[in-house]
Amino acid sequence: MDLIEIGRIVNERRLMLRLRQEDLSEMSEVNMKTIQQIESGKGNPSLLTLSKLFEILGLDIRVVVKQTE
Amino acid sequence: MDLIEIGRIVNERRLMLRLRQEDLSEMSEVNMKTIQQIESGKGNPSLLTLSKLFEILGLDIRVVVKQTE
DNA sequence: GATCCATCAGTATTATAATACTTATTTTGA
DNA sequence: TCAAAATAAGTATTATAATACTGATGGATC
Repeated sequence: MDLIEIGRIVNERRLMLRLRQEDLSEMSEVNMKTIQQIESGKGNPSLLTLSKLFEILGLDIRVVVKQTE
Repeated sequence: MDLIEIGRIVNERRLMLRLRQEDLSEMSEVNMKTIQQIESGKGNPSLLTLSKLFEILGLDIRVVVKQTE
């Protein structure tokens, strides 16, 4: 799970909910440019920023022990 | 999954691997104070910082659709 | 091809995470 | 209980995420 994949998930989930980046920005109180950077895999968000987005997107973070080492 | 819980997981996993904070700091190249703040739930790490730690700790991040809406 | 709409990109500023260093404090073992 | 080891905490500095603002780009519809 890297930054690229997380960006892709945020993008997919936002579209699934029929939200514009601007909508998500207002609802989550995260700047639109920050959202763009995350979605494009160019961002390195803090957990707080990510959880603001996830709250609106109905997503959650799980920490798991890595398989297949 | 909030900052407190992630901190607890990092702490538990580090101890399970018999690592001192200093060891984890050197291996992950994350500052020891940063680790302390994360473990005590007072930090707000970036995904990059977290993934450096998770790499050493053998942990991974999963994004899941939230249940109980 | 003009207009509207959504996304993307540049730049400057602000907020804050991360670091380096030092000094407590707590924990542990002899 | 003393000393050493490990963790925590204070302060200052640096790096960078997040924001605000502006302008550009791409696509669709008329």
